[in-house]
Amino acid sequence: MYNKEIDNKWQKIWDEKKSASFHKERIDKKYYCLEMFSYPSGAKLHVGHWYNYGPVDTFARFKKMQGYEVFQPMGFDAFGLPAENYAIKTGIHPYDSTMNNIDTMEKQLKAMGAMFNFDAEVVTCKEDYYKWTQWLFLKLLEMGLAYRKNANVNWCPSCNTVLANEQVIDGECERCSSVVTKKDLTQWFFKITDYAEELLDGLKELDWPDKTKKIQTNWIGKSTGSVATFKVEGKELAFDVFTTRVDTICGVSYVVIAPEHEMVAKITTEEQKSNIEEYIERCRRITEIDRLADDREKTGVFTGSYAINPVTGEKIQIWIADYVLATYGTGCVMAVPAHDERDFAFAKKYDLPVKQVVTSTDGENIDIKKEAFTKPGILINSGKFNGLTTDEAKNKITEYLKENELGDFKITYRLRDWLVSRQRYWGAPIPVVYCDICGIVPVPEKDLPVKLPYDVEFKPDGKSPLAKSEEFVSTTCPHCGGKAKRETDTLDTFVCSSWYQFRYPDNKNTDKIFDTEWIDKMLPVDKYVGGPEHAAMHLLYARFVTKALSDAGLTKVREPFKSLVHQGLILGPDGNKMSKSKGNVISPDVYVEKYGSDVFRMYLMFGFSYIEGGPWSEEGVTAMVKYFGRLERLLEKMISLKDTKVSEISKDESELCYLFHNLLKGINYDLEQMQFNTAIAKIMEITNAFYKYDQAVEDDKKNTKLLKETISQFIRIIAPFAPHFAEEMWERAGNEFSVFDNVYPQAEEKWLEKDEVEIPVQINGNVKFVILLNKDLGKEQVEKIVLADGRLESYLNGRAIKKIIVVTNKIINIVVG
RNA sequence: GCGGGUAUGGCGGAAUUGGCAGACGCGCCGGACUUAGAAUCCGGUGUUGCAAGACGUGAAGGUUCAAGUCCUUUUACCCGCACCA
Repeated sequence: MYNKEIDNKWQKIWDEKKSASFHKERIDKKYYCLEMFSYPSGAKLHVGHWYNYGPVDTFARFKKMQGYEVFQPMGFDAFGLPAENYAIKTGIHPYDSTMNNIDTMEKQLKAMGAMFNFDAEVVTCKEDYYKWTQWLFLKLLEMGLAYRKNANVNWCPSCNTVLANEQVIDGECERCSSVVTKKDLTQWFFKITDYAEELLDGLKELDWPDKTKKIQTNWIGKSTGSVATFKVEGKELAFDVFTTRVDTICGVSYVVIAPEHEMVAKITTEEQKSNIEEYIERCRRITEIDRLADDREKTGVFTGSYAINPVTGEKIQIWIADYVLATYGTGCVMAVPAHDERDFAFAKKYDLPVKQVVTSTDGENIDIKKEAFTKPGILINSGKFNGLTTDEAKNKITEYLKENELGDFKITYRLRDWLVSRQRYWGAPIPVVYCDICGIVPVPEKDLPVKLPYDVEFKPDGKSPLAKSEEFVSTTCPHCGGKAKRETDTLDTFVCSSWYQFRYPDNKNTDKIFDTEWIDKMLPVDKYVGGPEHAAMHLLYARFVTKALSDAGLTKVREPFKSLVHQGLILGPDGNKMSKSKGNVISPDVYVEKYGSDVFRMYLMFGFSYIEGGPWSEEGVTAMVKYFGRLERLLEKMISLKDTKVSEISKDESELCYLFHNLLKGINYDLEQMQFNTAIAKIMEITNAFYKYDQAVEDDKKNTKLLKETISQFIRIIAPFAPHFAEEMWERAGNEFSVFDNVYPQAEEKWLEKDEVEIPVQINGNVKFVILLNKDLGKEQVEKIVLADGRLESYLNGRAIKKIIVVTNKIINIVVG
């Protein structure tokens, strides 16, 4: 009887025989199968980890049996806020709690029996890893891809700390639910925007879910348009606006610049000064919550200055308003109320002019007093551009602006540079020092890692915890040898996880971040599997870092993850997301202990569509326990059978062969697609067919040749799904260790297709009966046979046949009147 | 608001290209074995109807010999982005 004991037995043997290790000499057959590494914030592996790792291990074992040299590493994304928050709450040091959790989780991962290569393990909070994370930072700094600037960041006034964007949930702090405000701080950024076009373009060639590509596409947010230069009347000043609708430029009735824009002070007139200053102050105070409110009315203030329309020469008012974002485009927009809804609302409120310059191509009634007309159309009231279509006008007007040095074509991206500074303790220190004489000085490679000190007061009070460690802060300048101070911020944990795929295959390298020649053979990752929540951040960052490393000459790889799959989410039995507060959390350990790891992973694979997930079902688990019993009884029987020699295969047996090989073909296909549920359904069908055949054998006292012969194949088919169980059965059947050193069975051509096929016969689209035909018969012959069939008459009821549709080997449809 | 996804028996879920809807499993019903039960093995099970049949993939239309699958409209839920000029 399969149980936990069998798990233990084989896990020990696999460990001793180093079954999961990678053989470098077989590099030409390498298959890099990667699951997103674990975040050891909770103390234990949860069902979600299992659902990611169990089925993917089945996939990896399948690949191994296909002859690939599989590299399936595992590690821990160990830095990060949750450990620090836990420390703040309990007083247990993040290092201690993290190492503790890793210890527990490693044990659990081993109890899973997955083919993880633990020799290749990486733990991002260990010095031998974050040394290279810091090295990566310095490399980017050297390349000009890391820079420091003042930024307006999220601030939680209650926790007294900066928050990452992802920690701001609907305008509130994820920890204390206080309303988040903004604060100006000098921060380190990575210049991901340099790669915007390539990040967008590279998506095309990737075997990724469309949805994920779409999310990245939206995140990058490419927008094609024009810039136009507006001069400020009476001043030697000018500013650019970005627009995707330059065809409406003759309808500009005012321009708006962002309140934070540096030009605001220069153009504000004396009379307007107090209004403007008051408005800017109000904008600064505004909370994230208010900013996000959908129904928020637009506000703004007139600066007192005027701009000149570069096409019409008209004089128009310059306003500031916070509906214009300083961080997108040029931070200035031209407002065309007649053709833009936001501008329309603003113009209505402040009684600004509305001038229509585009009309519909198909005579639509447009009432420009009631609402904006935002569709493309034909230009009117636009002087020499009248009569052009929107598309034509975009080109003509931009060219006109270009000739007059007042504008150009322009592509803008929504993607912002990646803010990597965190005022946090539990992360990799940013390896730079500040010297009064030399300025920002990178820590030399020989001095890496900049160690994260253990004894630090990490309770949040608005300052970086590291700033409170005098021992850490004060240092000497590597350049001039004088007194200097260390950077006290740490790196965003997404930096740690952006390059780990490169470190796994060369995790013990002490000289280099990784060996270029070797890495170029191991990468890219052939199959990457993890949750869809990483669709934008992690996956985009990892792609960016890969491109940067490539440009640094460290690898030829430009896309780290060739093929990507997101597993679904396992919900609680009540259909809700599992959470402690709902009391619907399922602990894998209990089930693994009771039924064995294979039962548990088989349940996870069979009960859901892999990419969908779904609610946990207790009955589903017991059903799988039952199936294992049924399977084991069958296999024991098959193993115990005596081979009786019979020369010919009977009809029953050939039927079984057709079924078996067709199912086998399907299993191979399903596994390749990670459709574990249907693959297991087919294994169950094989099981059922063998039971039935065995029964027939008992009844007729026929030979049992087929069952005896098939046993080796059958165990191999099951092996990736239930590795411990299969290994045990393989041994019991008298085979040598290990079943995984054997090839995965393939369907034999000769058993896939029969000479005769059962074809359904429809009348007006409804199936009436099934007819047995020789394969590939011509249409005329099929028609003849069908018309001669005695059963047809009774279904026709005297109706006349109008037409007969014959789809060879598929279906026959008789249309009657 | 914009973008994307999902919807199929009592339940989880199948259906690769428009071609027998409901594979496989749970549950339920029945049979065998048993003194009995448990376990096991076998059979049945979309709805409706005695039956022939009719109906049936969130809803309403449409295209087609044929639609879960394609088109139009629409509802509910989920996810992403959110004043992006």
